[in-house]
Amino acid sequence: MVEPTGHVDDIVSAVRGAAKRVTVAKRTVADVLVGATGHLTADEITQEVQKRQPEVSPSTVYRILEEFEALQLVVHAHLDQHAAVYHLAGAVHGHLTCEMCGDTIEIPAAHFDALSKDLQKTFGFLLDRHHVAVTGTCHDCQRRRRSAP
Amino acid sequence: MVEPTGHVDDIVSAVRGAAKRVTVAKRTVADVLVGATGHLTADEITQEVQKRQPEVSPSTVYRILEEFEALQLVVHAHLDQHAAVYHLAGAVHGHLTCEMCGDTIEIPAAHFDALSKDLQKTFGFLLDRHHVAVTGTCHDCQRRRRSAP
DNA sequence: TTAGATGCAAAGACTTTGCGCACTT
DNA sequence: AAGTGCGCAAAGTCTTTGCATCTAA
Repeated sequence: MVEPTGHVDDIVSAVRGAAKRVTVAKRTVADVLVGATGHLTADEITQEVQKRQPEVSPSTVYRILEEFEALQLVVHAHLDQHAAVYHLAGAVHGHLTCEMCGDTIEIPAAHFDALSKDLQKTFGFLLDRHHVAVTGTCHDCQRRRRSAP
Repeated sequence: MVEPTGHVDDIVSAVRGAAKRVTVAKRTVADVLVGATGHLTADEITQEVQKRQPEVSPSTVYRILEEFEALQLVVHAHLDQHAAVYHLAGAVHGHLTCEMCGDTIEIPAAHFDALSKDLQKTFGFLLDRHHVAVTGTCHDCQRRRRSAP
């Protein structure tokens, strides 16, 4: 099952448009991001990239992710874990991480509309809806906690 | 201007209640946290502690913060920066970090009530209101961006 | 051709851990 | 007296950087 390359082409165009060079490493990182269902840590991206292009080094992956972020192609968030996670901009928006099982679910930005409006009104703060990442307890773990205290 | 020690005593009690030992280092960390107006990084806490007790080492501060967290006396959050920040549990709740100037403002938990209810209803997710930390652009930087693009 | 991109290795920032001595209880 | 907690130093993670080489344009 091959991923559609349309999004990869978009990324390539954006890179070219920014007068940056299009390299194999960049193409591969783009491909991994497009193929990913959710968010990935830099390390996960590196491993996936190296399955296809073993010579690509972790530092290159970091540099590419940094470039993609500057071009607003990619967004990253600090979940409650140590490592940051990355995903394509516009793909998904909010992260809910469970403190008990560590699982993260992703939710549409719409859920932050009211909060966003409130923060703007009350504090003049413009919420970056790509970055919202909150922690708590997921449904399953709430049940688990009740049954086994 | 000396800080009231009531909260410090509370912390000391909790430590004792957990059959842990009350040490000078713990007392000093507690004092720093009580005296702090907002959140502090582990490094800031260490520096403040060392002003009063120069022999206390950073690793001890980390160990104490870990213990205080386990006792639910302290809460930490990962802002958009690298280092985690700590503050007393129950003191403050939400963090809004500006991506442009790096400043963080703290807001009452009440602002997350609606979001909290929505997440519970829609995803069965119980928001941990101590951990909410979002990023965006603060009021001043929004104005600055408009005037100097 | 030539400036930007890469690989490698080393450094950096933040945090954790191992060990023997000190201090709380 | 007994054993937790501490300081020190070293190790561990995740990320960034320096430099010589390679390569896309």
